[in-house]
Amino acid sequence: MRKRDTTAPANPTKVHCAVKPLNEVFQLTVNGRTIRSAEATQAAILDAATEEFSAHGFSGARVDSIAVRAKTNKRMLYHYFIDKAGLYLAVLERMFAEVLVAEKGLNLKSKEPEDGIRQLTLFIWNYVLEHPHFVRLVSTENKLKAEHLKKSEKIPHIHSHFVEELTDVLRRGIEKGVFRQDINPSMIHLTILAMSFYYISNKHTVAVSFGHDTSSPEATTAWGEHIVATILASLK
Amino acid sequence: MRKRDTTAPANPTKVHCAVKPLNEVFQLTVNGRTIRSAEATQAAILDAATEEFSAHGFSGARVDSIAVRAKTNKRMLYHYFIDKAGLYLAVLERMFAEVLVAEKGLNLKSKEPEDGIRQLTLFIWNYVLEHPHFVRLVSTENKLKAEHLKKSEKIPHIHSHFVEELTDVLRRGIEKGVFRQDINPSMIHLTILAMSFYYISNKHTVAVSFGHDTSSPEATTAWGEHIVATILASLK
Amino acid sequence: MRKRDTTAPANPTKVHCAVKPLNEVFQLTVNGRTIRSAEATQAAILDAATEEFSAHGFSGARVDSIAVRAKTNKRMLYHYFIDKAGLYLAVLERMFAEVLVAEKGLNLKSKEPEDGIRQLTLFIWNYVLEHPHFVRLVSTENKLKAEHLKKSEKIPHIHSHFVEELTDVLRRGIEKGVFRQDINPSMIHLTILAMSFYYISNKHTVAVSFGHDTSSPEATTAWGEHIVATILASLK
Amino acid sequence: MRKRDTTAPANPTKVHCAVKPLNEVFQLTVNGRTIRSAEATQAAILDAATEEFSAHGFSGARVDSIAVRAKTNKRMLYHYFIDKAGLYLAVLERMFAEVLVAEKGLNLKSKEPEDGIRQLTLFIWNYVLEHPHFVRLVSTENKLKAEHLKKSEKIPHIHSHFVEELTDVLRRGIEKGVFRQDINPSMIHLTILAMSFYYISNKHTVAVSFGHDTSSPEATTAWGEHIVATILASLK
DNA sequence: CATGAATGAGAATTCATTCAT
DNA sequence: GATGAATGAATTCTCATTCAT
Repeated sequence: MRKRDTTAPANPTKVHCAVKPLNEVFQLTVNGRTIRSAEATQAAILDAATEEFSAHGFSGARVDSIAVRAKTNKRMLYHYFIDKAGLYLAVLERMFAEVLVAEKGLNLKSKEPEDGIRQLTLFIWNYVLEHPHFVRLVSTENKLKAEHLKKSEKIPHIHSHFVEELTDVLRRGIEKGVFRQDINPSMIHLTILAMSFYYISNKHTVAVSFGHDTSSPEATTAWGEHIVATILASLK
Repeated sequence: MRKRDTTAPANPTKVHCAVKPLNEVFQLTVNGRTIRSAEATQAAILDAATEEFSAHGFSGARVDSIAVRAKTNKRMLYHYFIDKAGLYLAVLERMFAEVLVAEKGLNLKSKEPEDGIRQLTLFIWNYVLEHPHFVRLVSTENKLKAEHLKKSEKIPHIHSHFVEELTDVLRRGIEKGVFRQDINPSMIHLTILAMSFYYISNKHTVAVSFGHDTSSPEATTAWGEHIVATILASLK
Repeated sequence: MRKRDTTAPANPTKVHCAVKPLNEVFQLTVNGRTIRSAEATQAAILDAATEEFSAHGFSGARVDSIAVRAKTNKRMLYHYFIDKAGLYLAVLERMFAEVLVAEKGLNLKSKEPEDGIRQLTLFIWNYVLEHPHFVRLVSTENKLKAEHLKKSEKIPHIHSHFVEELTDVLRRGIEKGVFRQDINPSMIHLTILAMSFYYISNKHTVAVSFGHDTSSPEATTAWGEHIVATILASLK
Repeated sequence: MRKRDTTAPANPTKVHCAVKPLNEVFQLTVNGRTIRSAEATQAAILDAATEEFSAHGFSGARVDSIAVRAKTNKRMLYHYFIDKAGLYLAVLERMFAEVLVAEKGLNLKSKEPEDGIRQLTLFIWNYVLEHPHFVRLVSTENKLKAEHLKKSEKIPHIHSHFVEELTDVLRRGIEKGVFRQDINPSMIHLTILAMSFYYISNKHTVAVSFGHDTSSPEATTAWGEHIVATILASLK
């Protein structure tokens, strides 16, 4: 159970790395030393850590595995991120920062209310669909009672912008008379998130009850339209 | 760093379960001595394991911790469940079996369509609300790609009964003319699950975006009503 | 490595014995209790222990496994033999006692010297061939520095009878003038044992260097004749 | 009962090996500090493991004990050799490699046939006498049905060279008319091995039947001469 | 006599982390 | 900055043995 791979190498002295590390292939070397910027190394580590934490959770993630994936030395993880928890937090922080950046691509000011809701909903759904790591890491973080998140000083109020945008669109829809009056924007937001996240985070059990592949473009498009329809119906 | 938060619960036998833990039911004592009982021990282990796996996930769960919580010897876990994975699977199987039992308490045959939908929805929401272990373990299992679930021969198609009930109610509503015609029951079911599960499984991050306590009776009742209203609106 | 079999049972409550124990099938029962003589139980345990110790050595042998093989309860082993070491010693003692019994079937008094040597040699070879447990247990005991043997009060000078017989036959051969005069009977005895035991105890590595199956009747008969020829040649 | 005799040797680095332990060769110290060296550590581990497996067999050997003897950390065993079985195999492989190296010191081409047989026989006897680990490990491996050996890709046909040499000497003896014609070289080889191995591997039970110390130089020399005499007599 | 349940003391294996160059 | 070697503290799992009926 604890063992991940048990293939004994023929030559025990070469346990560490059978194939030449990719960074030796692609990176420049001077006097036999690899030239690599600190940023590149850190980014590689974060990418690898995102994969690993997302796939196995915090406890299940292996520091060794991250180092191998990042094609760097394990010592570097500690150099840059102090310990496993520090690395995990860095992954979270980068991820939420990316959400904020993505949000800026969304401008609903000039949209009609119903179209605005549609765009906002599909934006979230598509983001979730394209960033399964995000979904899984948020799920992981919830299992840890969001204690890492709470410790972070960097991670801002991630959804505030969304809620503001949503509140604005809803207000305009109410004024226009196309939405009912007693709408709670937070609940609408949460509904969109729930329908989006659950489909991704529980896709394996969903597949069982759904009975067919839930990852196909047809299925995901249909689910996106279903979310939009459900949200719009609930606003009438 | 490797040491996990080991805040042992004050009363490890108090399992947050709708049904009374089996060990309290079966465990007999005479003159202060515990009567040995395989059933009682197994149930105690399963209760403890449910707690532990639910709280920490598969990798994060500690076999030692489970033994302590179950007030038994670590050796017994292996005696009855072979290994950590076997114990985990047994926990899942018992949990899904309990769902099936609970389902039987739901009879919608004689209900008006709209009321039937309401009852079905609230049933799921309340079950999820009262069985957070269930939510967390399903979440854990999804992270493990549901591979344990797939290996199990026992775990049946857990939601099939729900979907059948739902399908029947929807059909009657369509015939009566109160629901629209092109309804996909699976999607409705999934929507209910998504809204119910997400609120529980992601409650820590939800709390951040929601800005207030999401566990209060007021909050949970409101969310239940919101799910019902959303579902009903989407059926019109 | 430490795991012998890891097939998780479908129903953990029935781990202990899936198939009905043979003693329940063959043994008489009265009022649901198995009637079994103490001797029968002890013999069954000794048989099982002989198998197990012979196959896996002292450390490698499993008390559980012996109980299962003996189709009895593990507690019985301790009842009759105190502990694992006691059981092991009992196995050794019975085995050496059997050798003594077998020896009595050999009467060389009336044989011509050369024929006597032949018979004696083939007797040892055949005994070894038909009692591989004996070979393996002697080998096991040597690995343990024969410390159990030395502790035993029962185990007599096991080969003395053989050596006496051998000495007598050799003396007659020398007197008759068919054997050389400076023969050391112990060395001859040892040579017979060496050639017999090694072929059996090291049969797996022998097979590699020999390049063909060493267990076939042809191969074992040929080896027996080879031992005889070698011994006789060395006596001339 | 489970506690094994843990009489640690006074000087664990003193391996009873013809060649000086590699760690004594490679291990360097500066200012009392040990220079880290993967080679040295691996060699030290292999030396210690050879001792331990040889003394206690596979199951009886203790990984902890090996680490202590090797004056290294238990973790390193797993780092270099993956698991206990891997370490055991590495021990076997190194041991057989050493046999091959030793073989090269034997040149019988220019020897008279009878002298060649004598030298070959004494070579094997002396090697076995000086490498009791080898004998015990081969014995251990046979108890494990040589399954580790079979898995190894490295371990070559260890005796092939011997058999070739032997075949050549025998051929020359036959041509010269000093040996009989119908000789099976493999059987002669096996006879030498049997007489050599058995004396060492079963020395404790041999001592009982022999009645005196079998390890004294006189006794071992006499046995060597006995093997030579027996083999030569069988060739006439 | 017989037996299922229970257990403490290991034993193998794994992990995050630090050392020393 | 970069890296292979090393490590101590768990963590899972096993085993001989005893309890209590």
